[in-house]
Parts: sequence; structure tokens; C-alpha cells
Amino acid sequence: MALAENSASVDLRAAATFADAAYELLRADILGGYYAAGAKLAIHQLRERYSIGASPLREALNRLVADGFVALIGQRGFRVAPISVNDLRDVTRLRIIFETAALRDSIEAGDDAWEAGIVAAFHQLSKIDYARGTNFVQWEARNAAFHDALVAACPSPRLLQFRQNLFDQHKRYRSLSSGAVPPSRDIPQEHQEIMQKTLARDADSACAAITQHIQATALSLESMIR
Amino acid sequence: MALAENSASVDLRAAATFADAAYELLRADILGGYYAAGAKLAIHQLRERYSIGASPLREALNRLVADGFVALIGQRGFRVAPISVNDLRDVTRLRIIFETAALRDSIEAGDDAWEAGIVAAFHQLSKIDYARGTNFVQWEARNAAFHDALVAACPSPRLLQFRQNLFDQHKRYRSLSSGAVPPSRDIPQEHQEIMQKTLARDADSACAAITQHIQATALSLESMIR
DNA sequence: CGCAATAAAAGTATCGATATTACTTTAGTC
DNA sequence: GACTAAAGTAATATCGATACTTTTATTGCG
Repeated sequence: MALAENSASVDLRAAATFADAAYELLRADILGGYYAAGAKLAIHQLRERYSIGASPLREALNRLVADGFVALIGQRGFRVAPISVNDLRDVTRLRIIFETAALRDSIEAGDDAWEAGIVAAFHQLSKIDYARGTNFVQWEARNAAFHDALVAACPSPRLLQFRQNLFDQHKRYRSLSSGAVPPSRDIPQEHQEIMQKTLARDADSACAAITQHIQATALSLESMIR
Repeated sequence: MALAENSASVDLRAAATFADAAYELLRADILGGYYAAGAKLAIHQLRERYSIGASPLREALNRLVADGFVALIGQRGFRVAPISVNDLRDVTRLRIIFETAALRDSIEAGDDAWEAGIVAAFHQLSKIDYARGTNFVQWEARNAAFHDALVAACPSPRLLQFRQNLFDQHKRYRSLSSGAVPPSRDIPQEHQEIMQKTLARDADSACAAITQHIQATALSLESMIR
């Protein structure tokens, strides 16, 4: 049963409008695995769940369609975008392109504050990284924060946006294996290696490390969705 | 007055729903330069122009927001996304990444039908390429078809989608210089070179050629928007 | 008398309720 | 058993109401 987390963790104070709130809530629930892939997103059900009218919901869903998280079949409503091994491979490949490009940018442009942000995010992640069994959602949040920090100095807003989208696409797949024990990998070690090579401003090595990291993750995810 | 082309050329038979039609129409008008960058997209004006209700319009606008063609300021309505030299450079850089990646894929995976498609599209483009003074919109369409044909064999739907988006972002800038005479460039020659190297399956050379092509175009656009 | 600050009004954006249209499913007939 | 028709269900569109933002006018103070 895909109970997963409720979306209470989403901060809605920033949502000026109901459509924004609906967007954030739906997004969190899709990424968090609350809805199964391909599941029907019936408006009247969403209305009840989020206590939001149909119009804002439809606007939010339309944005999610453009983001690639929701599929829209005209006259037949909205569905959660399907997943597949092929799609996962596609996502993985593109994510590597974006992550490495953004990381290169960051390494070139990053200042002391950028370095400090990486160290801080790594520290926070380490705190729960080694202590397995902790809240998956919390780990996921800190993992995302660490990866965000790595590319925070990238000056291209579009590249960052694409990277974010692909990162979140991957997040959907990761949510499917929430509880699963990681395979024979030392993920904290991988993170540390990425960090060290990044801080050493060795772009080629850092990109190779993060590529390895992403590919290894994707490979272990593949085995869980067939 | 930014008269530009009317959007009559958009094929709406495929649009099952009003929201789809609104999306296509708005998109065409924005890319075609009918609306100035940063222009306000007031719902009641759009209602009159397209004879479509507010709800489908809002849904279409929300999709365009996610696509990056429209900016949404909460509680203050929609505007055409702004343009700038910095943004153009950002778009250019990312477009090169996508175009070369998709071209590499195509060169690797393309079959005889793919090759034939390129030759056919090039031929159509050549017909009006040399005869300058022809309809800019028509040239733009055949140019797009040629570039589409080059990457048609790329197996990654996501990559193609991103490429399309960036291509269209560039199209906005190109529309600004519709009538302008091309500088000291032989664009047909550039296209032919890209085609030849692509058909020769020389990925490195082909990518270098298309990179040159895109950069040269972007450079001439830069001088027109400052 | 001029400027600034506040208040009111007009213009929009957003939302929710209702109506219409399209699709799907089920029942009946050939 | 297959095809057609009718009813029910759900998506989509329109309309009207509410809430926010901006502009303008008026009043008070320097």
C-alpha cells in the first residue's frame, strides 16, 4: 500500500494563490509516491482531498502536465505520468547531462559562500546518512539539499530548472523503493568523494564521480520496477 | 505596431479541447512576435481576441508558464516572458547542448528513412532559402522542419522535448528580426554542411558545424536586441 | 500653496458553482 | 452473440462572485 507521507510538510505560506498551493501539494504527493504511476487523478476526488475548487486544481494539473509529471488525455482527464524502465534510463541519461553541466559551471563560478554551503549541506546529510533507519523523507530532503548546494553557483537559471525537473523525475522512482535497503554501496562515501573533488575544483573528476553516483542509483532502481 | 502574422496558420483540428486550441494559438502568437516581450496578457483581452472563455485560457497560460514562454506573477496576472541578452546567451548555450546531444543520437540510430527525411527537408528549405524576400514565416517553418529532420532519429522523447522548447525559445528572438537582412553569412551553405557531415555519420564534425550555425545566428540576434 | 499620506473606487485576477458536452457502460433488441 | 441506443458518469466550459491591486482623489499637515 502506497501510504507514503502526507503532504503536510509542504510549506504553503509561500503560495500566494490556491492554484499555487494545489500545484505544490499535488507535486509533493506525486513525487512522494502517494499516487501510483498511471493512477487516475479525478477532479472530484482531488477536490475532497485538498479542499480546493476545480478551477485552481485544473490550473495546477496543467502546469504539472507541462512539467511531465502528469499526463493529460483530452476529454478523458488527468493521470499520473507512467513509469517504465525505458523512461528511467532516459531520465538517468539526461539527468547526468544536466548535473555535470551545472556542476562544471558551479566549480568555475563558485565562491567561498558556495563552498561553505556544500560543506554545511554535507554535514547535515551525514548526520542521518550513517544512522540508517531514519525517516526516508528527511533523508531525501537533505540529499536533495546537498545536491542543490553542489550546483548552487551555476549561473544559468534555465539549466538549474531543467536539472531540478530531472532530479524530481528521479525522485519519483526513488520513492518507489523508500524502505528498500541500499545495495552494496557506500552512499555517504560517494557523497564525500563528490564533495572533495568539487571543492578541489577538479571538474573532470567531480563530474565522473557524480555520474557514477547517479548511474549506480539508477541501476539499483531498475531492479525494483520490473 | 507589432502586427506580425495572424495565427490563422495554426492547425486546430488536432485540438480536441478549447484549452488545447488556446495553447496553440497563444504559443504561435508569442513565438511569432505578435505580443511584445513583457506585454501584459489580460484575460479579458485574450477572451475577445480568441473567442474563448477565461478558464480554458487560464489553463493554456499555465502550461505556457511551465514551458517558460509566459511569466506568472501571482495575483497580478500573466505577462509574456521577458527577453534579454543574458537570456539569449543562456538559451543559446543550452540549445547547443540539446541539439548536439540529439544529433549524436540520431547519427547513431538513424536509418535510411531518416536520411531521406533530411534530404527532403533540405530540398524544401533550399527552394526558398536562396530566393530571399520570400515569406519569413514560411522560411521559418521549413527551417524548423529541416532541423527537426536532423534529430528525428533520436530515441529519447525527453531530449527531443527539451530541444524543441529551446528551439522555440530561440524562435522568439528570431521573430524580432524578421525582416532584417542576414549578415555576411551563407546560411544555405551552413545548412548543407551540417547535412553532409550528418549523412557522412561524422558526429564530431556535424556537431561542430551545428554549434557554429547556432552561435552565428545567436550572435547576429544579439546585436538586434540591445 | 504644495506635498504626502490615507482612503475610496475602479479595474483585474482568482475562485467556486453550475451547465453543457463528451465519453463510457449497460441494457435491450435484432 | 453482436450491435445499437439510452442512461449515467465525468471532463470541460461558462458565468457570476469574491478578493486583491492599483490608481486617483481628498484631506491633513508642513
